[in-house]
Amino acid sequence: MAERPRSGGPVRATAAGTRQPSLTDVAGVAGVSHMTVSRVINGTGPVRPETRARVLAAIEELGYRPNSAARALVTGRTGTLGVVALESNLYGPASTLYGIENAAREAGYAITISSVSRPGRSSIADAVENLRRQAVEGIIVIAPHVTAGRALEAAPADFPVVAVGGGEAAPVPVISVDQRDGARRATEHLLALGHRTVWHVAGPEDWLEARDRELGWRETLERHGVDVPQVIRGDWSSRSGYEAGRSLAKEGRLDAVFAGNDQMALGLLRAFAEAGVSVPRDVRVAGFDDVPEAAYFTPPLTTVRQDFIEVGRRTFGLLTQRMDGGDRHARALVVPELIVRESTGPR
Amino acid sequence: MAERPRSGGPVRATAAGTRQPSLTDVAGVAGVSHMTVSRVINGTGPVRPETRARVLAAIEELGYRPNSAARALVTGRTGTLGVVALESNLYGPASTLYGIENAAREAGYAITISSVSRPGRSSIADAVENLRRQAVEGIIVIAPHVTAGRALEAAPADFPVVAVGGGEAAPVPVISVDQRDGARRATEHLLALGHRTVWHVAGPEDWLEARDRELGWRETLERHGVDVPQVIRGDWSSRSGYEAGRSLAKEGRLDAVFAGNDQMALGLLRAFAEAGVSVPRDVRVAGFDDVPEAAYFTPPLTTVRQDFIEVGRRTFGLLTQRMDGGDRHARALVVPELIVRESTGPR
DNA sequence: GCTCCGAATGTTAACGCTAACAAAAATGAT
DNA sequence: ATCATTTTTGTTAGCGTTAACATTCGGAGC
Repeated sequence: MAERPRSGGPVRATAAGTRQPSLTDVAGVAGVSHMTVSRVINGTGPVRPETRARVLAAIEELGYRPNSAARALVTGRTGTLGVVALESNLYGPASTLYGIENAAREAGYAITISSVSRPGRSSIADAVENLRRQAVEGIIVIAPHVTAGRALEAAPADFPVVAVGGGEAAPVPVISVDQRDGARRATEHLLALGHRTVWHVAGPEDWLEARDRELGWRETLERHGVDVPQVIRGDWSSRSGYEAGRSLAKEGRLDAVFAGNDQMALGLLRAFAEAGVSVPRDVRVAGFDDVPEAAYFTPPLTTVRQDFIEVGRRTFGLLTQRMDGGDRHARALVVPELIVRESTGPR
Repeated sequence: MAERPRSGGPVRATAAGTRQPSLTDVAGVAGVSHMTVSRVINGTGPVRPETRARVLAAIEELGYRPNSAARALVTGRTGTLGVVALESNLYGPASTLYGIENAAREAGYAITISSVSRPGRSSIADAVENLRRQAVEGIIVIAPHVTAGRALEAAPADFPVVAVGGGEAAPVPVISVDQRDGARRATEHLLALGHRTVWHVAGPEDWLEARDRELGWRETLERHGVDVPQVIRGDWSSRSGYEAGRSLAKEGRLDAVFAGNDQMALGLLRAFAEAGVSVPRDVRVAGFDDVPEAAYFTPPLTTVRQDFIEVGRRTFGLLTQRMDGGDRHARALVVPELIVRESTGPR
């Protein structure tokens, strides 16, 4: 075949106002048909090595970049997954997000996030709808919240959605850390130190994680036949832990305290320090999450570590399974680990 | 026009294997042309109210959802922005991400993130390329790192890229918090309390924020004509702050310490507590960031607060400006605020 | 030399949407 | 009523890609 003359020298790569080069442009420069270029790019079908080289040179010369919209239109695949995340800096959700992004990127998927400032049935449904409009191939809902779990009940059956920590009942695959088990470990650890009982500063009632941790704590106390004190309700913030600590100190109820997360544990430590109550001498404290700072609290905090990278990986795995037609009722449980530090140390 | 008979009752919305309904399907059900449906959806061109109602009903009935790929193909707009983020739980970058997502969503843009585990020239370039392949309309690089700043030098001139904290020299618009000013405020605050000098535990040398904070600290000391002690190098972690604190306590160099972030300040507090050094009596400590926990450290930490929501908003604003052909050399500076707490309180 | 076959390449037709223009219907002015 | 507008709707083409099928090319086998 006679090589066609190049149509007028190199085009300025992607200068403003110039349209991006297309397959056809590349084909023109390489002197082949656009299909051959497509084959070179996707590795579909056989191409003679010299032809391939010519095509690659043309791609390079023009700075060609495939048009993902056109590709998506014809293949029906966008290579994008959606994540509904709670807009918060809480250590857990943020870490989960990174874990997911990690796993997805390795598998060649892009991640689009749609964050939700206030968890709620409709806001989550909106976020899901929003993502579906962007033609994601599957959606992960980071749903630590009760309402999120409920929102998932309305999840479309014909579209792959999975949840992280989204409650037992949700009709979608769910990945969670075994919060109850973590709480059990912390509580048993405290009981084993000889305490009469263990107080609990719980997270907000409408968080599933808070419920499960409270449940694990309660069960453990009951199983050991000790008194179950009134739960103290916090909101995950250090402030709420601080207030809980103040009232505990004031009433002189000083056994052991299991806080629903590390931030609240920090507040407890602060309140006890102010009240002249020594940790671990007068009261022992444990938290949940193992934030990176926990080892440097005063005193260093005993806490329950969750492996969020693992959670992300499992989540992505379950989503791809579901996308391939897997079961809607799959479950994955990640087991947490107790990290013992000075806040529950010897007296 | 005679209304065409509906083509066989409601289609199962999006049952597996059934293709999604298209504009033409909706048009068939509503008895209009596909263009009329398009006009209803996009609000372009006039449509009689009754026609509109009929179309909306058909959309509802079929569960129609516009195909974003087809739309992007013809309009050349994807409605998506890319964010290159450092894969880390550091409070600042994570908060910035949420700030950006917020602003973008309000303006109707979706956000695709591409995270980078290790900042580096090539990894950032890869992430940018990765996002461009997904046809984002603009890219935000959260680039607190020196190498990130350098990677930006190679940013394409014909494509809108902006950076958050990306260094002065970058040939892209940059939004940053005035780190030098924040460091100056903290340092002056400490000097005003009568200290002979102020030590500084800096972040990693290859972080721009660490450099700027160090610079602000140094300048302030020099301006006040006091001795500039050897800077102590940390890595943002509480551990590194702890080690810095131990060596300071051991050498008995106890004036005031300005830590490059709150985590390191926490490590300092921990080390001082262990060494029996009282804060603020024996030494005063200030941090940077105002993480939510800072108010509950022992003692509560004086620190410099950055408004990340504002940073996100400004970043998005600068990106849209740039997308409309704005200047490559635009700059935006967000001013931080000193929060005084007990760690620099009266003795 | 001719046929046949696989390898390599080309041609055509969608994918679902919007832009641009064309036509029809409704409205108003005369 | 009649024509000029204006409003409303319809028709056609094309965005850049891949799927499906068609064609050409180079030998191998006879």
